Amino acid sequence: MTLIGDTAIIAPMSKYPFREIEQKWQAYWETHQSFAVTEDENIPQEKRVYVLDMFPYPSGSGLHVGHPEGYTATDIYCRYLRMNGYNVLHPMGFDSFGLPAENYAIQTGTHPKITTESNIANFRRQIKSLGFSYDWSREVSTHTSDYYRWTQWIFIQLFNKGLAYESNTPINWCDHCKTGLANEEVKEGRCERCGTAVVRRNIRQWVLKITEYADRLLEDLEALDWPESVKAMQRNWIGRSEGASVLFHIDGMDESLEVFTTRADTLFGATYMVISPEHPLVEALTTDENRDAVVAYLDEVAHKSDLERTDLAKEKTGVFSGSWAINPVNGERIPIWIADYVLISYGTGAIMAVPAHDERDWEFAKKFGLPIIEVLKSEVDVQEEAWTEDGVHVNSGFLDGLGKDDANNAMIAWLEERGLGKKAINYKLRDWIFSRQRYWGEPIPLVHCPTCGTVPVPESDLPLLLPEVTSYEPSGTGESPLAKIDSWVNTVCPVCGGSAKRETNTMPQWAGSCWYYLRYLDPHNSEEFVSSEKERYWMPVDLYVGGAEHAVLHLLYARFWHKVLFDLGKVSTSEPFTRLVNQGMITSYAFQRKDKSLVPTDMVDEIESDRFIERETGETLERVIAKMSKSLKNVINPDEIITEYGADSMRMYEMFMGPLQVSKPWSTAGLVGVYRFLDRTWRLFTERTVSDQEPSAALLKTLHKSIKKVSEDTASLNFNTAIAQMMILVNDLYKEETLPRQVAETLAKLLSPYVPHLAEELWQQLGHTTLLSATAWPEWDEHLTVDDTVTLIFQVNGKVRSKAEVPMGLGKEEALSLAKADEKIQKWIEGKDTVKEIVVPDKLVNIVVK
RNA sequence: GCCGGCGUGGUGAAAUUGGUAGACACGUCAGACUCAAAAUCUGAUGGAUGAAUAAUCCGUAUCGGUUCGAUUCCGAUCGCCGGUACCA
Repeated sequence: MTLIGDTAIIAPMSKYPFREIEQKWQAYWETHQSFAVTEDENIPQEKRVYVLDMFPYPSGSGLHVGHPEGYTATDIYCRYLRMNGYNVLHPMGFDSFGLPAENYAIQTGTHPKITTESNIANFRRQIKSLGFSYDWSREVSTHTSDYYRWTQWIFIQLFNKGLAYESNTPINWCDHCKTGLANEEVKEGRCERCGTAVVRRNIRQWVLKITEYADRLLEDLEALDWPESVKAMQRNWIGRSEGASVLFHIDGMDESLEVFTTRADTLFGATYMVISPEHPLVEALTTDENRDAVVAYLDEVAHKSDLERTDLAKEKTGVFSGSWAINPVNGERIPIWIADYVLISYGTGAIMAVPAHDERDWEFAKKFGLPIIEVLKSEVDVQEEAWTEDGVHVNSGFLDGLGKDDANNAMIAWLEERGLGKKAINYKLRDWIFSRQRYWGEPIPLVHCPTCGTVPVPESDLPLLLPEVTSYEPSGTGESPLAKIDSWVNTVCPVCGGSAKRETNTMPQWAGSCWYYLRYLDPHNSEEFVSSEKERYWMPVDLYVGGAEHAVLHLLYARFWHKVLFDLGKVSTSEPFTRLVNQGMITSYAFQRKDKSLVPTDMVDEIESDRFIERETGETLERVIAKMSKSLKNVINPDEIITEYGADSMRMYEMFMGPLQVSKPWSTAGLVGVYRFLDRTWRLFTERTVSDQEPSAALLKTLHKSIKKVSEDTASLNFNTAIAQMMILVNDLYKEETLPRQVAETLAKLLSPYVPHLAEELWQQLGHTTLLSATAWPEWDEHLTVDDTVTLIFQVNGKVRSKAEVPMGLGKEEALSLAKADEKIQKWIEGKDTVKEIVVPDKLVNIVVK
């Protein structure tokens, strides 16, 4: 049969009744609440484990194959831990506020709650169909009032601590989503969600002071067992840089400009200054004769999107303000320019320009004819190009002859003595724009009172329910749909009782996911967001598995909230997630024409093995790896896989594909291989006689090696190699006449974290009445994992020339003489001088000759 | 540009205090079973030369280094993936 693009489903000739088996055990686990967990105080601290999956956003398209990858990994790990006597907390829930449901509501008028809850039901069904051992009694959904009541409560704690403030500075606005965005939600100048170029817009926003935690968010990364890439991304995002702030007096005015620089040592080369168009001193610094030009420039800049402003990096623009500053180090008058290559949001929004040693300043100076002074000994002519490498200081007065670090320290000391500057630390991280002008989110529980100012809704009045609206359409004016409901907006001030108005903005989707891992600990508590006993019992999360796309957003926000809660004494650890693992993306095959364009999979024929053509044109196509996408028709639907091959095959295949952490392409042919293995295993148990005989010595060795390998690899999340070992064991068993009970039972145990339905069924068929998943994990006998003989390698000059089967632990002398006695070796060393003889016991003998 | 990661058969991949490269699986080929096919079972399968299960050579992106010995350590280069960027 032709496998079209490798994604066609071939119904297997089934002997193995996975449908019945899987339905049977899922029903059993459900009725018996087999995986519900309690805070048993008799279990010692080190045997309590919290294993967490990133909960999904319940989209309308259902689960994709990426979800079960991480979920299967944690499920295997949890089942393994339980069988090893651990008390395991393993919950699941839904991140259920968010824009897609709301956009759907705008199109169809269906309440987002209805869509969301039906999507959740579908997700829950799909997740359950994979047989994961979640404690479903702890399920949470962030859109329910029982849950968001506490999201609102945490917001009030932040507000009371002075960590939430209103701001009117320009923010990123997505015209398509009709809402403001956090900096973290802007990717390359575009809205992360819909790809629309963001524009700057002045909108009243609620902002959280995450910058107050910048240092701790940075430092505490050190101790975390997280992927280096995620830590690096967070470090970059926080963007701490050490330097100096320097004051420049403005000539003829009682004002000064403060700049941040990491290279105070180049101050002698500062030949002009630049302030951002949004800088507060723009107005004051603009002289009358320059006013028209400045106004025109500000207007030009205001009409550029952020994308244009950064994309047009090549061509610098700017205008002279008419004012001059005094370079503090040499008293020179230097012009102050206004240019949009200086960002208001970084540092002080003003810079000292050192064109000789900075690309951007150099370009600007060249364009506007500003002087360029070399202050670092350069290997190029700084009039021709900027020298950005290091060099000894020149033209720099008291710094001449010094290197970078010495000069920098000397300059900062010099400035500090005169009160003109000081050491300073600056962050790229900006405060978190927290309000959204949309409907489907948590209402921000604040009231604006003309007399008392902004006051929080009393905690006893929480939850502040999301009201019903007649239209979900965002106004686009920076007001959320809530603003249109007078009866909801108009309220009384909880402090003075006078008439007041509610805050109408809602929270971003990230709010609910900032603390969901805490709610799982105590999901039905109506008095507290989590009881401190339960929090102390489980926290911190021992293993957190999810996609790398949350490296900065969710993981930074959650760490921030957690630290605030820690400072308030509400949680006992300063970090929420001890260990983080990112599962790799599951990609798919795609077919590429010579011009690199891609052809949808359903337009491709495989004419012979690994030769693909485009049906319409007959053009030969190259098979490449691409992300799954609807347009390429290469999306794999988990429901179909489960129907055709079963959940156990799906689980095991996803783990067998390769290491958890790397991305790998889906191959239905590979899935069939795993299915065959399970079918073979099934037939092994059902078609052979289970005997009470002792297994043969050889089989016993394979068995104990398998216990060891599967145990170690499961504990270290190397599931692919653990599965390979189980395949070796089953292959060996096929060579035996009967199935020794001892081996059969152990095999079922080894299989059980991976293919829990099949394993449970095999266990029952072996005559057991207790649950396999509650049985103790097998132990191995180290002696039985070691072979009696080893293959000793004989090398001449490092090349393998012969080998021999020898007893384990053979002495060096014997090994050497065996090698020398070997016919092939003799041929290679004959007539040559032996220079050196190396013997590695049980490994090799290497004879070096000349 | 900068930061992080990766590069091994026809394919997914194994192998790390430096010691048999390619476990396991897919695919392919051959055999058994079958009227036949599918399914299943057994065996072979990195490349080249070769009748060969003989032998030799080549082979872990490329080039170089350290070493008796390098997929593994070091240096340079190329390519791919992810992140990020007028960040002063």
